[in-house]
Amino acid sequence: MPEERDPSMPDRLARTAAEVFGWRELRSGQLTAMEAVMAGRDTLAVMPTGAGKSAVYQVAGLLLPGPTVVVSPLIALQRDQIAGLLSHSAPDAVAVNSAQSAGETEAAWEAVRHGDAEYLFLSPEQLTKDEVVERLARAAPSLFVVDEAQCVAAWGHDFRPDYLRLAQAVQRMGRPTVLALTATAAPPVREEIVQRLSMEDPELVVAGFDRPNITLEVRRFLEDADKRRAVVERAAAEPKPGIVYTATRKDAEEYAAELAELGLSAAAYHAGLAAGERSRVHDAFLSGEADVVVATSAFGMGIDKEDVRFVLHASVPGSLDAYYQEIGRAGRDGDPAVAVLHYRPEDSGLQRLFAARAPDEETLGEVAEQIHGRNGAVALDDVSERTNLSHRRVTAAANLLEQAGAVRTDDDGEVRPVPGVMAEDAAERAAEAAEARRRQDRSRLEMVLAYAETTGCRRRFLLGYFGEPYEGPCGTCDVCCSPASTSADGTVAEGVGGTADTRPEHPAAASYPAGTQVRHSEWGDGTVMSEEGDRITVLFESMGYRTLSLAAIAEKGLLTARTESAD
DNA sequence: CGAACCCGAGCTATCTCGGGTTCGGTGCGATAGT
Repeated sequence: MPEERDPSMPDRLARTAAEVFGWRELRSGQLTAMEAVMAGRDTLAVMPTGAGKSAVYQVAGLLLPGPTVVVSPLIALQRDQIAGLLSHSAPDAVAVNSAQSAGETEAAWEAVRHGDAEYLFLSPEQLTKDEVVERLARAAPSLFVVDEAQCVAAWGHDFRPDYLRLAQAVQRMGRPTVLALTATAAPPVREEIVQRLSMEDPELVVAGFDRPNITLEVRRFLEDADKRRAVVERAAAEPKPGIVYTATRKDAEEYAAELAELGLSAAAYHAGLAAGERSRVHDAFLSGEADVVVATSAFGMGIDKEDVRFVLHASVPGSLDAYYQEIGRAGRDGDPAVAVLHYRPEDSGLQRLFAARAPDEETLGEVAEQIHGRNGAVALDDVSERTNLSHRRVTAAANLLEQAGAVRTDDDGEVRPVPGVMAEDAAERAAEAAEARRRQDRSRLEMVLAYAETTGCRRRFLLGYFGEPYEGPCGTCDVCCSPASTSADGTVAEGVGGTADTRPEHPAAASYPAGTQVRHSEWGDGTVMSEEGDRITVLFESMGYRTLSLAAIAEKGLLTARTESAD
């Protein structure tokens, strides 16, 4: 339903921001998102950390009538947010999670019920409990916020499948306005967030992605030993503080030990450490006591530190989404910082393995049988009990079955078979959906390798991946700065200069600028993400990212341009 | 997918190689035992 925008709204928002939170100015992205939310419009805001994403729901939530529900992935993050709110004269903020006592939780619900608490923080897992959803429905929230919304796409499929069931919970609590917030999301991730949260005609607010003060560099290695030495030397040489990301816990420990041996204040961080040790390292990094933290992907969310001078990757990450998120922790103060990816093709094997994780057909079959073998609806926890499969595996399987159109969730949160679909067909279709997901994950990994091997400006490549056209050269990546790209001495083996100078004439190239909607004879519809030399990279809806040679396209007539449909 | 580890074979080993096996990342919440 179309809504009228209140012309006095910007003033009201600005006044509240100033009076309650002490913010003298709102940025345009913040204001746009707030206004949309105030007008009852679902909103996806993609804004870099530090741009004040939280302010969007803090201010708007205050002016809207009911309480504001915030889904946050980490209990530690919930605590940080609550502490931040308490430091202002804003109304109370409370949390519901497993880390607090039953008494505290009960007090939190009471505060919500009496209107004493404006903000309620919880994890997506909480929303699988009927009691929680029912209490929320009674509280009639006006705004449902998904913070760190990239988790929906990154974690929802296997690791934390309850992230894919938020839409049902929203529906059951009376369908408040949905606001999704993230710092990093490429166009397909945005699309998935919107779809998975069942956001209706969402307002999309995207702030600029470029972080020009971060120098981009990739170093390529054949031997593992050479790569390890380079990582250690670099971490030792760069100004501190910094973060080194590794692919495994063992590597994190080993690198940290090596750096400590060199006399640096270095510590390892990963999910295998005791909670006390984790928070000790976390605090030491924030306080400046630790120079270098060597970590797995566990380290990052909630690290609010301005002066990080380098982020090194000792191995390739699984996607550029993850990579940009991780290097984005450098240089938030605007001063120069570096991001160096240490790349060895073999290292991608581990990420390829992670990308293959999905419920197997046996699990899918078992869960499908349980759901389809019942006349009515069944709760997922019952399925879990009957099959002896974990909550997580059952939920992941149910999500795939639902995605395949074989199962649906009804108003009380239970799942039931879609009439006319046999259990066997359901499992098969779900397995196909899982396979499509696998292809997509692998294609995302391919994009990381393409970034590592690009002969063009790295910033242009990265920003292109996030749907932001950038002409370049940036002058602050290793490609733009390498001697080969600036001096034509004739000895360039594979440099940019060579590619640019000898690029054959491809009249077709002009017809595929980034953003062009195309159709492939075999792979269906897609969007051109970037063009580089004699190749273009296309994001296909069914296949993920694919790089095509312009020569082959022209020769075989593989692609046709299509005009974007009405919506 | 690739690295690390174990184990047995091998012109007898305090060594070397190949084959087989195992392991690898993110957090919530509930539970068992103090």
